[in-house]
Amino acid sequence: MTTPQDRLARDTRESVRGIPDATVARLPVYLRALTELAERGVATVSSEELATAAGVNSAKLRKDLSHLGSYGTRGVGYEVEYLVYQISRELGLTQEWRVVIIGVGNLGHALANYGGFASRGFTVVALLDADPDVVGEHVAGLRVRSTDELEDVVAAEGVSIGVLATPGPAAQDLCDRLVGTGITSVLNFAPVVLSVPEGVDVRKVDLSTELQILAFHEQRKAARDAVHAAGLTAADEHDAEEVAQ
Amino acid sequence: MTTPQDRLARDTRESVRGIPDATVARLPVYLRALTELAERGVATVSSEELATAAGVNSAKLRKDLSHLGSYGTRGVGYEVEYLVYQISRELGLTQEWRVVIIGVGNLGHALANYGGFASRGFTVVALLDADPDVVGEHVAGLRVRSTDELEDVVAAEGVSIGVLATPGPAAQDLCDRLVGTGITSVLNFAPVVLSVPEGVDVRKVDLSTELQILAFHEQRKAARDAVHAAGLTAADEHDAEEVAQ
DNA sequence: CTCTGTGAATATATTCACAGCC
DNA sequence: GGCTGTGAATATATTCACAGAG
Repeated sequence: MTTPQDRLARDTRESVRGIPDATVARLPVYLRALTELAERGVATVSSEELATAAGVNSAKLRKDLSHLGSYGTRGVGYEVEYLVYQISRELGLTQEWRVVIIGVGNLGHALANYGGFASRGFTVVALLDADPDVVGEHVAGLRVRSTDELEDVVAAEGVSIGVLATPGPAAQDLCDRLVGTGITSVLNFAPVVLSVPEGVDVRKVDLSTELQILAFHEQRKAARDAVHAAGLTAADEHDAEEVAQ
Repeated sequence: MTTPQDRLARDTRESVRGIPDATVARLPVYLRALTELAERGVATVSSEELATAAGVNSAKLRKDLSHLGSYGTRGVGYEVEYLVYQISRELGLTQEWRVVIIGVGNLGHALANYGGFASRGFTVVALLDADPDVVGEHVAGLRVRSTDELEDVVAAEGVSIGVLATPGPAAQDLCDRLVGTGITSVLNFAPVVLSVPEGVDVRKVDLSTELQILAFHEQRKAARDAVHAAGLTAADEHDAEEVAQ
């Protein structure tokens, strides 16, 4: 049984028009591949070609794109420029997003200088750090300001997304303060699980998590090779060896 | 009839293959939460407590842990130290993984200095960069060497995992050379889709992808709020009646 | 009683396979 | 003929809900 509440909750979680999370997570990849094709002067791609460029299979790509609408031409393919626009619009990249980066260590530096933001509508409008020695430095054309000014900066600069690149222990407090200003989107590089109220989205990027997942698969490969070598091969078994992203 | 061979083959396959990808991806999170609890001197946790600390719900946590074995005690919970060990073992973190970082820009610096690696069995044994000005610098206690030496370094240092933190255009070539040395696990921070032969695992961390996903949800929230604000007067008939009671 | 471990139910995601349009 | 868009089939993942161990 599905209650009206269930349906509302699902619609809210997914999207007004129902784009699955897994699809949303892949749209940026398609967008990158398309941008590259556009730069190379390619006007049209088939789902097969684009899928290869994006590292997925073509059925998945077509299904994903079908959630946005019917933007391809049967027998021909997709017009690159047009698809770039449609995906950008769907992702909300046709507007400017003003971002504050908190924590200007090596990672903060890398993020501040990262070219991939500006080209997709993200403008880093402020850098904050708690360390008085770092405050006042100029990084990526911005003067680093104190985290004391967080609330002022968010208000004055119209920030809508906060990026945390601080050490773990500092992150929760700064996150609380971001949320206090009304920000509802946080990208967290600090190695902690942030707790936030309902309605606030946190995405976490964890450098060591990814290595650990690789280690798991590497170990599994080693174990399988050992079994192989010992002659205990299960001939009926063939597992496709591809890491799910 | 079940022969001993059958049972061995099955047991091997299950223990090697049986853990779902989604579970594997969460194990590092549980491990981090458990490590924190251990440092705070907590000896035992319930699935509810651990789930909260890890930011998931308790049913999922229990299901995930059940794939590793029966390591809890009904009516009590899980012994923290023991679970740390079991998860570490399952992820392959009880052995040392020797890692090379290629590309020593801001991100490479951040990775080289990141404390979260060493504590989980990852040893950064070499740093490589293509820029002659960077080669020779000392970062995180290691002398940066030239990417020309890649093959030598991998062989001499017994590297099993490669981390690419280079600009996009350089990544595929360096990846090919890593694969050429026999490496089958690559963590890619460069903003390109790498193509690798069957049997090689690539995981990709993309700084701007995550921001784009946030932007999508932020846009959606804004759209919903707008509808809400505009639609308050034209409220849904039935709900209004029920609320009146 | 409490809290784990797990079948059964549900929800999501992927893949297949082909009808329908260019 | 070639390629998209999509139902139907399958595979994965999540959540429910409760039996049963301690």
